[in-house]
Order: sequence, then structure tokens, then C-alpha cells
Amino acid sequence: MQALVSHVPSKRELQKEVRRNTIIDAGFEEFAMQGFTATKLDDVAIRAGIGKGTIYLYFDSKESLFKEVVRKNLFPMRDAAQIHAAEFKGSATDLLTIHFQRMYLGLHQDRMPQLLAMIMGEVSHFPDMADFFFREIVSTNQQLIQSIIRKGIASGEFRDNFPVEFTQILMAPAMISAIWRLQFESHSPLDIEAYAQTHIDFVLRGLKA
Amino acid sequence: MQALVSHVPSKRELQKEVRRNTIIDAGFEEFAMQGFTATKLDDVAIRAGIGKGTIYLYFDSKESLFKEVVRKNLFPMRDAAQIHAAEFKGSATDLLTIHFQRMYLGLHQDRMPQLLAMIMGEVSHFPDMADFFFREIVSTNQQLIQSIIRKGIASGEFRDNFPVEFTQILMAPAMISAIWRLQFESHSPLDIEAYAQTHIDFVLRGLKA
Amino acid sequence: MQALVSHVPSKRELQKEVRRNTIIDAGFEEFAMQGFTATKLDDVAIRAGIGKGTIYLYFDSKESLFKEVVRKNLFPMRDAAQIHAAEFKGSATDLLTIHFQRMYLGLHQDRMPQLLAMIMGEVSHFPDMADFFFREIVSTNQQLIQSIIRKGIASGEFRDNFPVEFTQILMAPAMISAIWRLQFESHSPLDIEAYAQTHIDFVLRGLKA
Amino acid sequence: MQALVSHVPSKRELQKEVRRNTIIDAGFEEFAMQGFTATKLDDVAIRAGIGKGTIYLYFDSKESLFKEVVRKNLFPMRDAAQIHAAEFKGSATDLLTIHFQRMYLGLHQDRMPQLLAMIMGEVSHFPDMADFFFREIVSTNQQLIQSIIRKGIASGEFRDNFPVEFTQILMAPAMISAIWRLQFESHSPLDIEAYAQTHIDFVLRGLKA
DNA sequence: CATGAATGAGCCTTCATTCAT
DNA sequence: TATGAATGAAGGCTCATTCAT
Repeated sequence: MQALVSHVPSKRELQKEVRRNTIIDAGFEEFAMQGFTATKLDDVAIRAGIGKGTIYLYFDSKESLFKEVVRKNLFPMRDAAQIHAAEFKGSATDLLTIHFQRMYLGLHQDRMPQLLAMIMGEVSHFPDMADFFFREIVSTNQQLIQSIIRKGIASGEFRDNFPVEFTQILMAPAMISAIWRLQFESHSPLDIEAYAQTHIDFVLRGLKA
Repeated sequence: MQALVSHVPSKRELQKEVRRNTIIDAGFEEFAMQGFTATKLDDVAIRAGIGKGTIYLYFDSKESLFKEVVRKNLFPMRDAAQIHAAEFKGSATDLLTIHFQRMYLGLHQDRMPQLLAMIMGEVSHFPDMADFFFREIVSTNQQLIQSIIRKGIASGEFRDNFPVEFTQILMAPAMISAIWRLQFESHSPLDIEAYAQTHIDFVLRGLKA
Repeated sequence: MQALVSHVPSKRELQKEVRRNTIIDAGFEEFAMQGFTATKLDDVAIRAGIGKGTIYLYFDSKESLFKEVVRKNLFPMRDAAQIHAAEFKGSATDLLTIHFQRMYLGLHQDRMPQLLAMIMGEVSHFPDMADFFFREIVSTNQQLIQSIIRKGIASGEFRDNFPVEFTQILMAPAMISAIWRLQFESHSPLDIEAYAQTHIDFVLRGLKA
Repeated sequence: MQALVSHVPSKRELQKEVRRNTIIDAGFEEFAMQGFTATKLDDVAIRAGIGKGTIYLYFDSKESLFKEVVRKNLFPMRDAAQIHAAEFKGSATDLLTIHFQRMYLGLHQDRMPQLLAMIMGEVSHFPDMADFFFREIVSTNQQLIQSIIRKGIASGEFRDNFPVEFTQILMAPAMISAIWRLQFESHSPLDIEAYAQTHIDFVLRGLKA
């Protein structure tokens, strides 16, 4: 019955999916380390343990691989955040706090800072990636924060005159912290725990005061 | 009298200085539009209206031209800010307000957003440029803001428990606003005036509350 | 049985070896005709009937191709001479005569004069090639001649007071004959057969007298 | 009166001649050190202490400068040898000995080995330089040696069956010694005094035996 | 499906030569 | 006459993409 609507993947299709993911992961490492232009598909292939030509069986071009890399690495973070927010039962203050804490965790895990820096630097050269990135990640996150703020305003936790369209002001320090650690950690190391704490505290003061 | 010791530039030397600047400006445009790697020195030469080889009479390499571009476009902003702060006589609140307003002006002028995005994205692949950038721009600006905050704490304008080492939290929204306009202006235009106003207001609330 | 331990080259590997040799031969022709610096890898590729980039699948750089060219064209001559000398059973006089005759054959075959001239002219700018050339070719040949002379001294064929360290004096006319034909054949053609005969005769007189 | 036939150089013309020589000497150093292709006219100009464009006031091209360098550095040796031979009153044996000794002095002085190696390696790519070199240097020297040998045959000092057309056989070791010291001095140093002595001794034995 | 050899467009950099000053 | 800034053709090398095996 189910076979009629959903697709039961064959062993071969599973194989393909596994390999596809191997390539994406290898691409993630290389793109994050070298940047888009400097990354050689040769290196991606070596890291993935496959032949160079094989990449083209799974992706149309270097650029489309890049997009998949971005897609795959940003979706989980976004989805987890949305699910958590939907299920959360506590106050807006607590939800915002937790949301920001999760954002810090996500932004600083693995090679996320590199990916973020690369997106910031190169996305403008891939117009449809900018579309995608805005639609799926930026806009989504913005709406999430806006809904939290509105909830807080409704409950009286936050002042009612903060312009909710400017959520960038609230999130920006988290983004910058990732960039900072990537670029300047050796010049001036950042205590992320304390920084995040200060940031969240600052946001709450600003929203309540 | 002074002519004996100080250097009076000849016409030819003036010419060279002019041309050098022409190249830097052309490089700025191209680097900002294409990013470092994608920029062709051919295009820089065409834009500057000179032969390709001429670039090498003024710069050692593509990379050194890039550094000069960064230098030339960021120093004026930094210097103006420092001078202004040193001369300012009013309250810390006013100084911080004006400093941030100036920062917005600088970050959104001309092709500064592009340059900023490019630096964020590519600087990690040029270690000595990261050094230079941190030392000359980031660190300097950080110290300036710290001094303003300390002044405000001393005068009782600001609460005394804000950790001054985390000035990134205060500036970040301004940086992000530049990136935003570059990448997402078409998706969701930003009213910079209102945004800046909101940001500054938010910072002052956070520092005073 | 042996197939288990020794390597049986696949068809593809044989192909690669063939192509590698094609490139070396094309390089030999071009280097010999134009000299190292004046040789364009484009021309080598055209002569080899392949794409320019293909060269780099087989050699790291123009210089390393050059070294392979030298290697491939000088080793056979050297090895043949050594084997012959080791197996020879006659007098030192005969052995020296035959060795010199072979040397003339080798030095005047194909494009060897050009290669020789190029090595003489350019090797000083490639220190490690000078090392290689001295070790593998010059020194080897020198030792071979020395052993023949010592043998002749021992047998009483040659006078015992010729300083064996100066074998250059004995070989030099053969080298110069190759250079001569390359550079001055049109001005003053050289009857190599007679020249070689005279040279060998002269050497034997000098060693016996 | 003299002014009608011979030219009395003005001060300005002397100046030009001096500068011309300065350039040739600078060119000699650079060509000898770097080889023809690798030599940059920039470096020649710097070494000569003049502007780059000035070279073109005295020479048509890099190639013509090169020819002048060869010309200027080989003529004195040749002329001195000819004059000496013409004036010499002693035996053919002594004359040949002295001629060869002078040849060794000339070949090993200053940067002559480098120049020689460069000529050997590159002359084939400059057909008219080969003409010139053959006519002015090679042929001249050959004739000189031939005349000495003929004189020795006539006087009974040398055997009468040495083929005088093959003077290369006699001179070759001297040429090779210069090349050797240039290329292999560090691998196997050559005692030139002893080498020359052995060479001359060997030649005389060969001619007398 | 997988491979990796082959391709060739593309780009940074060099340098002989020219020419305005 | 002397200069050195300007030029642009040329060449070594890279790498995304293709395709025969």
C-alpha cells in the first residue's frame, strides 16, 4: 500500500545516496578550508576517495556541488530551531534565550564559521544561491525570531515598541562572533561562552528596557 | 629653505602618484565586484585605461594590489573616526551616537559593503592581510569604542558591568547591515536610516539599563 | 607464479608509458633545436600530437621534462659502453680504439650534437642537473677510460707516466667534433671518419710514445 | 692635414665610445652569468649605471649587443696571438708551446669560460653570429696553428703525416678544460697548470712520434 | 556506474622595445 | 642625448569538464 505513494529505495539507490553524501561532505571540508574558487575538484575527489569524473555523475558542476554543500549543512540547524520553537511551552524570554544559545552552538560547530564566511564573501556572485539562502535560511530565521518577539510583547515580557523588522540587530553579534573566531582567533581569542552570555543578556535588556 | 630638506615632487612623480591611484581605484571596483580570485588584472587594466604590464610597475603582484586597495579604502574611515573622537567634547552618549552614525555612513558608502564582504570571505586565506586588517582596523576601532564606554561608565552614563572586551556585540549590527544590503537588498530592502536609529537606540538602552 | 609478485602492466599502463616516451622524444627534438629557454611547451605538445595540459600529467614542469630528455638520451650510450668494456677480452689498445669509435658513433647520431651543445651551454644554470650529469655521464665515462689506460699501463702497452686523472685531454677532440659539426659544418665540413681515425691514432701515439 | 684623412674624435665622440664600452662590459657580465635569454636588459642598464632606453641609442637590439660583447671579448685574444706568432723567432715546438700556454691563459681569464659555454650553446640560434665567430675566431686560430705545424714539419721538428686540417684535435682539450671548470669545478676540481702542461706535452709527443 | 587520462581556455607575470619628456 | 614609464605579446602552468574504456 505504502509502496504506491512513498518510494521504497532499492539497495542501489541507497548506495547512490550514500556516495552522494560522501561527496558533499568532502566538498564541505574543501570549500570551507579553501574557499570556493581555490577548491579543486581533484581534492574533493581524493578526500571522498573516488575518481574525479564520478563527481559529475552526481552533480552538474562545481557550482551545483557548492550549493548542495550549503543546503545540506544549513538545513538541519534551521529545522531543529523551528521544531524546537514550535514545541516550546515556556516564556518568550526563555525561548529567545534558548534559541540564541542554540544559534551559538550551531554557528561554532565544526567548520560552520568557515562556511559562513565563504557564503558571506561569495554568495553575491551566485544570484540564485542568494535567493535560496535568503529564502530558506535568512528569512526563515528572521520570522522565527519575530514570532518570539511578538509573543513576548503580547505577554508583556518585552516592550512593545521594538521594530520587529530589524531582527538583524539582535542576531548580528552571533554571526560576527563566528567570523571573528575564524579570522582573528589568533590575534585576540574570544571566550564564546561569556560572549554569548553577554550578548543574550544585552538583547534581553534592550528588549525589556 | 624647507625646499632643501623636504621633497618637492616633480611633475613626473605627481603623474606616477596619480596613476597609482587610478590603478588602486580600478582594482577596488573589480575586486569589489568580482572578488579577489575572479578578478582579472586584464580587467583592472582596461578599467584603469592602461596596459596590463603597467600594473606591475606599481605593484608587485595581484595580491599586493589587493592589499593596497584595502588599505586605501579603510584608512580614511578609521583616521576620521579617531580624530573626531579625540576632539569631541560632549557626553559619552553623544559621542557613541555620533561614532555609530559615522560608522553607518562609512560602511554604506560607495562599494564598501562589497569590500567588506570580500574581506570577510577571503582574508583568512591571506594570513598577513588578516594581521594587517586586525591591527589597523579591527583592533583600532575596538579600542576606540572601549574608550568611549569607559568614559560613559566613569561619567555615570552607562552601567558599570558591561564587559568592555566584547565591543563586537555593539558594532556587529552595523557590519551585518552592510552585508545585508549587499546580499539581500533585492529580497528585502533595508531602511538604513531607521535601522541605524534602532540599533543605536538599542545599544544605548543596553548600556544604560 | 611470478605473476603474483611481479607487476604485470595493464594495457592502460602501457599506453601511459608509450605516451610518456612520445613526449620525451618530442621534447628532445624541440630542446635540441631551440635550446631550453626558447622551447615552448606548446610546440612540444604539437609535435607530440597531444594537448598542452597533457604534458603536466607526465612531468612536473618544463625543467623536469628537460631532465628526462637528457636522461633518456644519454643513458643508453653510457650503459652500452660500460657493458662492452666489461665484456671485452682483447688488448687495451684495441679496447680504447673501439671505445672511441663507439663514442664517435654515439656523439654524432641523431640530434646528439645539439643536445650536447645545449647541455654545455645551459647546464650551469641548473645546478642539480649539473650534479646529475656529472655523476651519471661524465664521471662514469672518465672512470671507464681510466680503467682502460691503467690496464694498458699494466700490460706495457702504454707508457706509465700519463696522468690518468686528465682523461679529458683524451676525449676532448671527440666532444669538439660534435660541436663543430653542429655549429660550423656549413663553413667547413668535417670528415668525421678521417677525423676520428686521426684522433684515435693521435691518442695512441701520445699514450705509447 | 691629418684631419683630411684620419678622424680626430671630438670630446663628445669620446664620451660616446666610453659609454658604449661601459654597456658592452655590463652586457658581458650579465650574459656570462645568466646566459643570453635569461639576461634582462634592465639588469644590463643597472650594471652600466644608465637608463634602460639608453642601450637602444647604442645598439639595435639585445641580440646586437650580444654580438658586440662576443666581438669585443674575443678579438684581443686573437690579435695578440697573431701578433705574437708573427714576431716569434724560435722553434715551432717553442712557438706551439707558448701559443697553447697563452690560449690557456685567455680561456680561463675572467668570465671567458662562461662566455665560451654560452657561445657553444647558443650560437647555433644566431646564424650570422656563427658566421662571424667562425670567420674571425675559429678559422683564424686554425690557420695560425696550421702555420705553426707546417713550420715544424718543414724544420723536421714534427712528423710530416699529421693531417693539418684537423687542428681541432690539438686544441680541443683546452676548450674542454674551460667548460669543465665552469660546469664541474665543484664536483672535481681541475689543476689547470698541470692539465695544460700534460696537454701540451701530449700534443708534442703526438706530433713528434 | 566508475574511472582518470586528456583537453584547452584562461590567467598571472615577464621583458624587449618604444616613445614622450 | 638620456631617461624610464608604458606597452602587449608571449609563455608556463592550472583546473573544470569531457569521454573513451
